[in-house]
Amino acid sequence: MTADSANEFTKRSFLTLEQAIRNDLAEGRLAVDRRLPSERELAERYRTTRITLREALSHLEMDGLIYRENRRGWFVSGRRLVYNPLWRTDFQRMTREQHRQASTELIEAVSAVAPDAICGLLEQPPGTEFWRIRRRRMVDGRLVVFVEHHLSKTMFPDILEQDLTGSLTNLYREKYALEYGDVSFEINPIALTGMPAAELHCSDGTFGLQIVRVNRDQTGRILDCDVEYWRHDAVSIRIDTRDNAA
Amino acid sequence: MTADSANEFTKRSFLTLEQAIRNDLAEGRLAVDRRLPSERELAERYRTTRITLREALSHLEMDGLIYRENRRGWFVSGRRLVYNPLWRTDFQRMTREQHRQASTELIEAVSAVAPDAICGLLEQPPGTEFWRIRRRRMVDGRLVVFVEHHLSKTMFPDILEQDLTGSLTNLYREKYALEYGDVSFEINPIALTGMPAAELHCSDGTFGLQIVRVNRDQTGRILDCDVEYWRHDAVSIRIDTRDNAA
DNA sequence: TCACCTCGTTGGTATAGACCAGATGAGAGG
DNA sequence: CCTCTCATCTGGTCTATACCAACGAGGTGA
Repeated sequence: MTADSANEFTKRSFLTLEQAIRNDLAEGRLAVDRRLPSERELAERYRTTRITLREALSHLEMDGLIYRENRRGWFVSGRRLVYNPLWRTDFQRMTREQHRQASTELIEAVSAVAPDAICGLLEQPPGTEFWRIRRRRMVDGRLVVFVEHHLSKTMFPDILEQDLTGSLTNLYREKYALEYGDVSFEINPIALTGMPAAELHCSDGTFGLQIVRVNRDQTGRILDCDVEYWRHDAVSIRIDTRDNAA
Repeated sequence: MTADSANEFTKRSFLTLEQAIRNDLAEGRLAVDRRLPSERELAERYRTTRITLREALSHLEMDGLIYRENRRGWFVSGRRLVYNPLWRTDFQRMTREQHRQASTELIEAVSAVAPDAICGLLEQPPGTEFWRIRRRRMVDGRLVVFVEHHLSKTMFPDILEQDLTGSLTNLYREKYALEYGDVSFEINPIALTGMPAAELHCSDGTFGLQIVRVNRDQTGRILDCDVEYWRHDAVSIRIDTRDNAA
C-alpha cells in the first residue's frame, strides 16, 4: 500500500475501513462464525490505530454483521433466527423448521424468591418463591439466548425431577396436561450485563434484546414467566396475525 | 479531589464513572430531556479523558438512560413509549392514552419505485411505483421515530391531496372506507444510518429498532407497508393476545 | 493419561493531545 | 426588527502508546 492510498483514509477512515470489511463479508471471504484476524493485525493491515479500528468494528457489530465473544475476538454473524414469541412451538422445532440446529444447556434449577417485578407479572405478592430455571441456548453452535423461567411451585411440584434441557412446552403438555393459551410479552432493547452477559460470553455492556413473556394455559391461568436475553444480531422478531388467528 | 481519590479510578474507571452518572439520573439531579454537561467538562470533572468518558456514556446510551443528538450533546432519556404494532390505534391516540404528547412532521410525499424487498412484501413485481410518504414523529418534543410508508397508487389515487400529518388509519377509514384487518411485522435491531439517522438527528451508526409492518384491510387485501426506525431507548414493544383477540 | 502451570497473544481499558465539521449564539448590516 | 455572517464551542474522529487480565496453547509433573 502506498502513501497515497493511505491518505484516502485520513478522513472518517473508519467508514472506508467499515466498507472494506463489509465487502469481505458480502463476498464471503469470511465465513459465518469464523474469527476475524486480531485487532492489532487488522489495524496494521488498514494502516490505522486500534481505537479507530474498534470504532469500525463496533459499527459492524451494531449492524449485526459481526459479534464478539468476551476476550476471544470478533466473529462473523450468521443469518438471524426468525422468532415469533406468540407461537407455542418449542425451540427445537422452531429451529429445525428453519434448517438450523439448536441445543439447550441447563444452568440451574432452584427455588428462589422472584424479583418484585416478576411477582407482579405472575400476579403474586412480592416475595413469593417460584421455581427458577436458568438455561442458555445455542443455534448452530453459537450461544444466542439466556433464559430465566419462573414457574409456580404449586402447579409444578415435581418439575425439577424432569429433564429440563428439553422443551418446557412439551413437559407442560405431557406431564401436566396443560396447553398454552394467551401470551403477553414485552420487548426491550437493553445492554447485557451481569449473569446474562457472562453466560452468553459477551462483554459487559454488549447490546441485546430482552423479551419478557407471560404464558397462560387454555383457561387463562398464568403458567410461567420467561425472561429472555438475546444477542441482538442473532434474532429477528416476526409476527403475523394470520398465523395466530387459529 | 486529591491524588488518592483519583487513583480509585485507575482501573475500569468508566464503571465508577458510569455509576456516578447513573446515580445522578436516579436521584433526579438531571431532568428528562435535559442536556448533560459537555464531554470535555465531564471528563475534567471525573478526572479522565474524553475517550474513557465516551465509553461510559456509550454504556448508558445502550442501556437507554441517555441519548445523544448529532453534534449537539447528550440528553437524559424519558420513559419508554409502550407500543403495540398490532393495534389499529393511531399514533396520536396511543400517546394520549399514555399521557404523552405527540406530533408528526411530513418530510415528503412522492411517487417512487420501491426497493425490491418492499415490492416483495407488497406482493408486487420489482420496480413497481408506490406513493412514498416519509414522516417523523415526536413524543413530548423529542424525535423518536422516522417512518416510511409505501401505499398502492391505484388504491389511493388522491391521497397526496389529503392532510398527511395526521393519522393514515383515520384517512383510510374516512376517505376510503377501509379498515385494518390482519397485520404482519418484523422487528430488527439495527444501526441507524443515512436518512433515518439524519432525520432523527442522531449520528450515523446509532443503535435503533427497525419495524417493518404490512397492513391488510378487512378482506385481506394489502393496504400498505410501513418501515419504522425507532430510537431504541424511546420504545418498549408490548403485545398481549388477550387485547388482540377481539 | 490427565491435571496443572506457564507464557504468549488478544481484547479491555487507559492517557494525552490534535484537527475537523456542524451547531449555536452574538454581533453586524440591511 | 429581521437576516446574515462569523467566532466559538461541541461532538466526531484520529494518532500513538501503554498496561492489565483473561484466554488458549503447549509444556510439565504426578
